[in-house]
Amino acid sequence: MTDRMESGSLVDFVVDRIEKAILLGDYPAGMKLSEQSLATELGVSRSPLREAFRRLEGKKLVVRRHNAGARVAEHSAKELREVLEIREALESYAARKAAENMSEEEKAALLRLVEQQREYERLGTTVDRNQSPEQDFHLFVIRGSKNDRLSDMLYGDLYYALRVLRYRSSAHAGRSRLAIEEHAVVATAIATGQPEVAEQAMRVHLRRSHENMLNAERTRN
Amino acid sequence: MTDRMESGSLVDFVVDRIEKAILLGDYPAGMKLSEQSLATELGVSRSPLREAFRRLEGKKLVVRRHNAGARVAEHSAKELREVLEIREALESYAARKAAENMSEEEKAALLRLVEQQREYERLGTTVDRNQSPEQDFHLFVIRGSKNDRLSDMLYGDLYYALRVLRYRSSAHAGRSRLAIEEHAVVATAIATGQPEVAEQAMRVHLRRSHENMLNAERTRN
DNA sequence: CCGCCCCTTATTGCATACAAAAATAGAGTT
DNA sequence: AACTCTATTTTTGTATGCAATAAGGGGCGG
Repeated sequence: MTDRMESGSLVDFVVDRIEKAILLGDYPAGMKLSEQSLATELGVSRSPLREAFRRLEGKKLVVRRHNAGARVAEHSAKELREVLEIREALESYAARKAAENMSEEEKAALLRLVEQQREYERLGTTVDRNQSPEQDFHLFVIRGSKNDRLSDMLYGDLYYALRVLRYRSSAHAGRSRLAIEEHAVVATAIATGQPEVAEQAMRVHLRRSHENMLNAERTRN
Repeated sequence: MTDRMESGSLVDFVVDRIEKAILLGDYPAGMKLSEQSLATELGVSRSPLREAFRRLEGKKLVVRRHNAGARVAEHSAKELREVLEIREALESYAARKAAENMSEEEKAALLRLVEQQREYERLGTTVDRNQSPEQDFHLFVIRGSKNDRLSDMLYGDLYYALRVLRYRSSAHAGRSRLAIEEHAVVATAIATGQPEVAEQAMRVHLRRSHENMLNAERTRN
């Protein structure tokens, strides 16, 4: 179907492919992933496919049982809560570090970003969920921590975990404006070099956001 | 040599084996891991070995380059700093959660654990590094957070990262007694149900401990 | 009609085989 | 002696093959 990315290995191709399929919901939670059928479907042999499974296992996107094959991982409400707690801990810490480590240029850019968000909100501009200003803000703060491993964790594993848990970033009406003002508080604390305040503000923001997500999850089920 | 664990798969066996070898320093950082020679050495074929590499890659114990094989991961001082920061964020958060979620029995057990540590310290008992009371304390607090995913992260990935970075837990003379008193503060805060205090106390403890480790690393090089 | 056991089939786990890429070594030239 | 280009060899990446384990289905008995 799609050409397997030229430079990379087949394993990379397969991982990417299955990852997307799971996140998009094409492979629903609990679905059996047969090696043979998936291999023929993707046009590869079972060898790279099995190696891909191992990596996806590490990302907790698939679960394997000995002699019983691989399945798309299922996630309980408990797991969602746990992942959100971890995000709260890591990302509020990232805000602290951002306040310590961001350059003056970055601080200015962060303030501009928040201002831009306010603008969008005022104009009622709708942007697509995947590259929303909400995402931009959080990504920017995380990068500002200058901790690459932390960034990897937040935008690697946890990002996927939240996506697979059907995370919808601040999709709730009325939450948007409030969220932006919470961002403003965080940004100001970072820009004025107050790590402690920045951490607290981010934690408040995340806790509210996460509470919303958990409520949404509860009412949906 | 050693019999491959009966119940598990060969991949599990190989992962376990290589993991240990790396952590023990038998496979030094940067060492080339040839598939053929390792396979014959471990008495398996290349298939399970390659799958094992993928998992070890996820644990950041080995690095692979396309068409250039696998090597034991090398870790810079920067990475050590980053990992310790992450640990600070997660484990102080764990202390907060432990204060919220531990049962009365667990709280009592935690206080007893600290008391026991004090006893050992007073008697000058030397215990082996791998199952030290220091480890016990941290493990107990982490488990007390009642967040399995958090426990997995701290005692999965980060644990290995620190081990491979030649972490020696509070091996410094004089640090031991101080560390125990810091533990006592954390334990008291948890036992009396003060999440905020517990988090702060754990953060202080970890920051001091990590500073020691970073200094040790600096002077060693 | 339902449950259980055995047999067939399908699938997984591991080993081997083959092709392509990279490392290595050597001869020739400067 | 160093440098480079090439030929050989080694190593990685992928495909296929085989054995063992688990899933599925049909017949038998209750």
